Order: sequence, then structure tokens, then C-alpha cells
Amino acid sequence: MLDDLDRRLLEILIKDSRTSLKELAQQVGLSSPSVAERLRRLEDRGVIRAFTVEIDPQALGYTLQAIVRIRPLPGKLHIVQKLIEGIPEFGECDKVTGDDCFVARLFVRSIGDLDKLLDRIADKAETSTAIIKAQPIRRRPPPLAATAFSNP
Amino acid sequence: MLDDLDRRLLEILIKDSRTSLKELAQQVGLSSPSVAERLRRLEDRGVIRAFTVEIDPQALGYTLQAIVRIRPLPGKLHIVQKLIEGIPEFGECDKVTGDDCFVARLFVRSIGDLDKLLDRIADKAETSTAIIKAQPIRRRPPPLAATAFSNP
DNA sequence: TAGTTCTACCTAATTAAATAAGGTGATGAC
DNA sequence: GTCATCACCTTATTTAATTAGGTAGAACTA
Repeated sequence: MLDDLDRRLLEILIKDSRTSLKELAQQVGLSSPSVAERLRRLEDRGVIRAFTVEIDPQALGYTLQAIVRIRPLPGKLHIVQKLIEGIPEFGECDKVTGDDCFVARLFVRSIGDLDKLLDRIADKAETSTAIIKAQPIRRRPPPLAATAFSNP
Repeated sequence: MLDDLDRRLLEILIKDSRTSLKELAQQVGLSSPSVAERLRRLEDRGVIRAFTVEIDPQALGYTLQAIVRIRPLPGKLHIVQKLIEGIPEFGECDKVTGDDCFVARLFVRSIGDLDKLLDRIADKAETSTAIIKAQPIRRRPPPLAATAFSNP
């Protein structure tokens, strides 16, 4: 589905999505119209979901982050999900198996703000929280190649 | 630190970082050189950490994701951290307070692969895993404005 | 107060990039 | 063997980014 050239293009774009077609073309040994066509197809196929910018939460005043495990009380699952959707402080949120709950990231400016946010869902779910101070260790996209199993 | 125009520019760029300067300029009511200058400064200040692409893990064959809680055995914290850094299947990873451990995302192609990865750190840490099937509910950057507390 | 500096913006000209148009050669289907 | 199709190419055109130089207003200084 993805060939080696596609993977190389994606690798470069993950690092800097403003890399020009000319530069991309040189690096993979194609002409720029060919690269443009490949990128267009990667987008069409949904491989590239978006061109975006990564923003430093600290620059916006979010000096604290928290990973929250939210287990909705019986019958409240959809209500809780709606709540989460509506609160901008929630970053990525995953519904996980096993203990049937959500695991979400919260961006906050203080412990106080965190408490207030958790209060909002307190009567609809059980929560447990782990605080992350300052910057996460690592943020990365899925691997493109050369995984521990090397079966791309 | 960030004024309203900056926030509006960031909002547009989060949605599509290829938006042209001309288009950005029109939307916020500036000229394109002014917008270019603002973006340059946002990058210099570290507010914009990177221009990047968001890639669909499924398109790369990662049909499964897992959130893993990793609690290193006494004295093994740095070894575990090094291990995580070296395994490409690990996505974002946070060191969290409270129970003194890591919370990380793993991209895998099968439960078998997940087991093999966890085996690698089994003698150095305790782990507990929650599986995410298919797509996460939501992935989002920190809020730019209009938070639950509206104190930007 | 008058002069100076700084900042954030502008317009116009230049340079660079993306796109569109049209062509070639290899591969596979009928 | 002919005809499509595909992925690529080059060249020309269009569009975008950058550079250079200038202006108005705020704050700073003598």
C-alpha cells in the first residue's frame, strides 16, 4: 500500500511539513510534480490526516497536564462522553477496553482548575488522576518503518 | 504574551498548516508580510513547536493501540526510560507523579506484538495495559481560548 | 516639549514555489 | 500486436513567499 518513497516523504513531512516540493523531490529522487501527486494521493487515501502545527501548551499558560482515567457510572457513558467533548481542556481521549473507561489528557493552569474540571463529572463517573508536570517525556507519531518487528 | 491575532492565526494553522499567508492575512485583516513576521516570531518563541503532518496509524498497519502504565522496579527508572526511547512503537510517553511511573501509548499490529513488546521490559518494570481498538475518540491540541475558566 | 527610537504595520518589487499541460516509456489486458 | 493505464518526466504558467524600503504612532530621553 505504501511504498518506500511514500514512507520517506512522510518521514520528512513529520519533521517539517513546510518542506517544499522541490526539496522533497530532491531528497527522494523524483520531480516536484510527481511528489505533489504522491502527496495528493496520500491525503485522498487518508494516510495524511492533516497538515497541522504543534503548539507548546506552556506557551498558552498550561503549565500542568494530567492523565485522567474516567469510569462512567452505569448508564452514564454517553453523558460523560458528551461532557468531555464539550470541555476544551480535554486533549486526546481514548475509550479503552478492560475496565471500560476513558483515558484522557487534561491541559490546566493549576491544580485548582483541575479540581474544578473533575468536579464537573464527579456525579457521573469515578475518576483517578495522575499529574504530569511541565513537558511530557516524548510525543511521537506511529513508527513509519524499522519497528521492533520490522514487518511493514 | 499572545494577542488575539496570534491566537486566531494559530487556530487556523492547527486546522490546516498549509493555509497561505495571503489567506491568513485576509482572515485576520493584516498584510501577508505582517503575518509572516508574526509566524516567524511565534516559532522563535517556541509557541509553534513544529509544522507537521498527522498520520493515520491504521494506514500504516497499526490496527491496535494500547495505553500502558509502566512502573519501573526500584533503581530501574532510567533503564526503562532508555528502553522506551529506543522502541519505535512507543508513541507519546509521560512521566507521571503519584505512583511514580510512565504512561505511554503503544502502536501495534496485533496483541501478539503487544505482548512481545511488554516482555522486553517485564524484568525491569511492572506494567498494566488498557487496549484501544481502532481510533481514539478524540485527539486535540491544548485549547487556545474560551476554556472552562476563560482566563487566557 | 522636541527629538529620537522602536514597533508593528504597510506597499511594491523580486524571488521562489506550486500547479497545469502535455509527452514518454514500461506494464498488463484483451 | 494494439490499446490502456500508470507513474513519471519537462516546460510553461500561475500563485505564493520574501525582501526592501517606507510610515504612523507609542514610549523614551534630553
